Amino acid sequence: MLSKKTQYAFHALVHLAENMDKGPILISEIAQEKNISIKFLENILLELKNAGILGSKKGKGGGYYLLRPPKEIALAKIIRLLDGPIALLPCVSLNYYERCENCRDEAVCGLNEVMSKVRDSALKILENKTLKDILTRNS
Amino acid sequence: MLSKKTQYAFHALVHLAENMDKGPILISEIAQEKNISIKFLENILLELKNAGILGSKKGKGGGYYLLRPPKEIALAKIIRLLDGPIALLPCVSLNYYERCENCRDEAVCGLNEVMSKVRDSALKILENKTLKDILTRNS
DNA sequence: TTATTAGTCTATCTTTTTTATAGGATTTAT
DNA sequence: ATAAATCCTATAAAAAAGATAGACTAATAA
Repeated sequence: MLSKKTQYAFHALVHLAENMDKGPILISEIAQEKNISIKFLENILLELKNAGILGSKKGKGGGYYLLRPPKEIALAKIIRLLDGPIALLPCVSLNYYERCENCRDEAVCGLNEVMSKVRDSALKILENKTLKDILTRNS
Repeated sequence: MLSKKTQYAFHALVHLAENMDKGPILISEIAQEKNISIKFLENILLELKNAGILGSKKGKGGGYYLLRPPKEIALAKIIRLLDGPIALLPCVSLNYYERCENCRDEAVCGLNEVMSKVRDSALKILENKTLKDILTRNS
């Protein structure tokens, strides 16, 4: 399951996308709108900023905003950033690969094969669906 | 990612499947063979037994054994038993459904829609692939 | 230039989950 | 009887997730 962190990130990004025309949006506004602890959300938005997904402005009139159009922000990117691997096993992760301990030979490991397929089928969706696809109203 | 518990369960089940002809197999044998803490494995095998996947026999000559042929044990069943939901969000889980808190209307929720697709694509594989598919040698 | 506003950064705390261990109870074969 | 094995429950230890705190920096406006 996705962590709260990732779920909150999606909600926040949706709010930012739906209010792109209004300039920088306050953390506090998003927190209130989406029922998220403001301090927790602060950390999440910072991470998104440091990853180059959001921009920010300090001081009065400041806040957060999307750096790219929603249709260019793939869901997979957000999940990987905040939750880590999408794959079900470390040995089939593309971005967070780790060797299996209890596995003699990955090339012949049946689990490895099946889980690679699961990963691919998930990525096919998550790499192609974007923020735009999860908005309620169109923008 | 799948928990160690589930990963160990797969390894143990594979060992049991590959040694079906040898009668009940000792926990200690599996633990040694697969490098799993024996006490931890004990709990896992017990859960598998209580779920009707394994049978057991106590006392001398005892141990664990599969109750059904490997091809009848779907990977999804093992994952759900030991790890819980396969879905990425509670609101799209078939077996562990929970309503989203921060969600106004599931029917129009874009995330819900995408994550349902991810779930379906994963289940299509995990419900159909079985223990037989992850064995190294044929049996 | 000062006060205010709002994000930045890092540390810490709390809670939950995961992983692992302990040890007595029970069953079975010999 | 006794030895061998699983059964069962409790608990401990470690890691991860979730949440909070507070001092710091930058931007704006008066």
